[in-house]
Amino acid sequence: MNPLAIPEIVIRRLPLYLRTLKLLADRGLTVTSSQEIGDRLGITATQVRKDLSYFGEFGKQGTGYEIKYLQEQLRQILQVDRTWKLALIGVGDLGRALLRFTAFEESGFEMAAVLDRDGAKIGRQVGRHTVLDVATLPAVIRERGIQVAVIAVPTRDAQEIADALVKAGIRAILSYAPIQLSLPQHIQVQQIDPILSLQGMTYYLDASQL
Amino acid sequence: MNPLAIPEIVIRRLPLYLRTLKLLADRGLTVTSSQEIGDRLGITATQVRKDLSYFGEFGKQGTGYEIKYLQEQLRQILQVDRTWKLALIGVGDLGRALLRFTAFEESGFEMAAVLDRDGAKIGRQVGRHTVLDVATLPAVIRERGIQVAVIAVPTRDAQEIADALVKAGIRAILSYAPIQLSLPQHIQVQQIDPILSLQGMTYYLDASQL
DNA sequence: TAGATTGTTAATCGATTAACAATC
DNA sequence: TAGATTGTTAATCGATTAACAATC
Repeated sequence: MNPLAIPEIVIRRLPLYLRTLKLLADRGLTVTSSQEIGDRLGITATQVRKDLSYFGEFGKQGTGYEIKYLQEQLRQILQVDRTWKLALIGVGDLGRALLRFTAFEESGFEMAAVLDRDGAKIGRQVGRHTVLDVATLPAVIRERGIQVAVIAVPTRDAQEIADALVKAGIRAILSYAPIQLSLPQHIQVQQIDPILSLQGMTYYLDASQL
Repeated sequence: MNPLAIPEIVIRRLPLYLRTLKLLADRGLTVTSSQEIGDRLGITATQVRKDLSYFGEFGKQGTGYEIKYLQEQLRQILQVDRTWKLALIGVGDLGRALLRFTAFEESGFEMAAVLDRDGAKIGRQVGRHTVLDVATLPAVIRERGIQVAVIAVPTRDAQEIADALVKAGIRAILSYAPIQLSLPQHIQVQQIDPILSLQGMTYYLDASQL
């Protein structure tokens, strides 16, 4: 099957399956079912099976799925069965918090460069990283083989940094700036904006219960 | 129209419209069109108009939308035309980064309490906040009229904190813990997990270009 | 008036799910 | 064998979009 034919919404659920499988594995389970995965994610068992069926047959009738095997398969599909190198742009509070966030390394995302534009920060040590000058971005990305960038700069600088990243050959950007970045179609962009999340919840809150 | 009948996917787009309108307003524009909004978000103009039509008629034929007016209307619909009080649980690096993140206050989300369970942190001043004991959660939430909680504690404590929040009457939770929280149906939950975002992007990256 | 753009309908498209044969 | 659960088909459901009358 042509991979381009797989709906994006299916791709977005695969990481959720992986996360659920990790939880089950951490609890010592070795086998699970589409029912159990679905229950934990609030979706139907049929949907879990249908999603997986785009990529192959991973289960056994009557038994379910061997957790370790399904994890391996999903990691291969998502291409997270290898290490990806990240560059972090911006070493403010958020940047520092991200540097201490161990989940990146645990999931195969290696922080391979840390950059800032502030002269007072450049050259400083932050954890095991030396802060590099953002002006050297293209060389750093090339020399260190970086594939994914994490933007943690002030909002006003985010678009400029994003443009520079694309120019330097980056094709996937995770941005913490609360603005809509305008970038070429072929660039993968994910934005993390807690305001959007909050605004999506308040709609459903009962104002009378304030 | 029964508000319950409005698709959730529509509700999730309204904050994006608000964010786009803010961008346009910041650039000094006073009027826009469904075309312009859609272009900036990568969706069709028809979808923008259809989404808005669930709630009323906000534009003028031939002219488009008065930006300020549409912002007001969307804020009312999303119930962000008022101030919501947040409690932040967890004052690690991430918590501190969130405390300096001005976008919350700018969008009407007031950080009204900051709590931690670490005795070394309780009583300390962080910015303009005194760190409170998480054991006093129910009283703090009641006394300060807090409606939404932000979880920024270590992963292993997240579920326990979430349970305590629900018990204390919180009905909306924004969690930065990279796990699936298991909570009652009626609780609004949004999770921010950069690993999910990254794993969704690597699928689309061309491995040959590493 | 001519041009532009809205709001809405109906058609289309795509995602979800019910049902079930296959089989462990 | 009986029970459980997969993988898949076809039906259903719901979201998107093309088209266009209305009108500024």
